[in-house]
Amino acid sequence: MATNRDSMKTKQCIIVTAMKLFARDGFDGVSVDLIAKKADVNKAMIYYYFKNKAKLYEKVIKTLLDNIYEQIVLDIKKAKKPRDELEIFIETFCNFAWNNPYLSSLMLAELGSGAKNLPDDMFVGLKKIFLLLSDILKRGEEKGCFFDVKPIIIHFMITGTINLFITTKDLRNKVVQKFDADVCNECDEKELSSYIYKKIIKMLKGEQPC
Amino acid sequence: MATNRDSMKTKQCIIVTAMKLFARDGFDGVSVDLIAKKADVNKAMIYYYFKNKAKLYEKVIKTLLDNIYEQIVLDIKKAKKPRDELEIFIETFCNFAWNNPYLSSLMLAELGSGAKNLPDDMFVGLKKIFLLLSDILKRGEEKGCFFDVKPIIIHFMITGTINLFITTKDLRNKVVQKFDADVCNECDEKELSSYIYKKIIKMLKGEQPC
DNA sequence: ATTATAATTAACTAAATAGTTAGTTGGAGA
DNA sequence: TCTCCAACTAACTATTTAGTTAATTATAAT
Repeated sequence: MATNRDSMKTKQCIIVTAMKLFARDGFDGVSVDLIAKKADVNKAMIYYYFKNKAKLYEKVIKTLLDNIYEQIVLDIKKAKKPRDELEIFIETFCNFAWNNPYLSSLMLAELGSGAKNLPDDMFVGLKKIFLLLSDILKRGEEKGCFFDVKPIIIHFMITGTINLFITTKDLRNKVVQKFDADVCNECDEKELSSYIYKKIIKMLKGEQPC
Repeated sequence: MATNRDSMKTKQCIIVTAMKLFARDGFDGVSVDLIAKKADVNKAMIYYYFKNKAKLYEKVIKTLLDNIYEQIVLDIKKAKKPRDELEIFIETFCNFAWNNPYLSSLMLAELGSGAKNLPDDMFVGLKKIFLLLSDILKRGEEKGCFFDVKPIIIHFMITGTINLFITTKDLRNKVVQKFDADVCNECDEKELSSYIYKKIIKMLKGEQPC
């Protein structure tokens, strides 16, 4: 029941509001006062539920990473061959990031700063997603259907490209208005993911099909 | 002559110090007091030379982007075919970013936040670098040696991957220590750029050689 | 109805912040 | 040697910041 005293609701509201603001302005660019104001919550509640600003930030990142990880794991079960797993990895990552654009900003901010805001044991979320892809690639290479794989570079090629494409939406609009460069402005998430998949497959093509 | 009163030296020192700090902690993560302290300069000098913090930040970004742009333009003259131009673009970008790691952090921070810290006419630097690559790709496609090119996506694949690889150096070290995942930890900039070049060429391969 | 406690609030602190100002200094040219 | 101005300084202001505290309210169980 949703009375005006609903701890789950309050907590969730803080997380969602903080996610939005952290994504837009970064950890240091947002004040706890602003988060409280936008979430329509007393500032002390943030300290009551999350202890401090850094812990709230961690919770925000962890929530996003856990969600996308679980979604990928769920979807990937449908696949049989490494090639299909790769397709689903790209599709699901792209789809999730497209519909949760805060993820891309936050991932780029974290990776760009060397994840210095994250405590030692928190990069587990990032690592788990990487290991998922790494495993697909490794099995594909063993089967001979992927060739000359450097997993971390392929990982950055896929996720970095998607993240950058999503975060630069407004920027690319500005470019296309002032100059008529082709910055793929009308591309939707389907087009983005299928293009990346097609290109990565071509790039990794080994001697065996799969 | 370098007396203790050398405006050029003071100015340059502020820029270099600010570059380092902004790259590490972002625009909002660094105080003007700290920049002044680390540069061993009176805080008022920063306002004297750069008017305010935002203008100093702009100057830092502009300096880096101008430098890398000029370096690429210079190196690319050696090339005759689009294929060689692409190789040099990747090599020079990678080499510059490797030796000026502040660039990667700052580029990711700016792109990740949609360049909101940059004034309207300042993303010209980013755009110029993109148009350089875009032009190479377009000419290659016209000649039939590149196939099915979406320039902005290829641009993010190349520069995004390089930037992420560079900024995650410490992070990848941490991963490799705790798990024995292959995160290309011993790779140097030559290996990185040649791998990316090789893969991008394979990915774009058209019917004609060039 | 009473109690216990989880949820909530307003008002506070101490430190840090961006930016200012009024005055000082060193040195190049007259 | 004097003058002038760019280069520099110390001390300041007003605001914002993360985080605290002590008191208050709603509600579920006894």
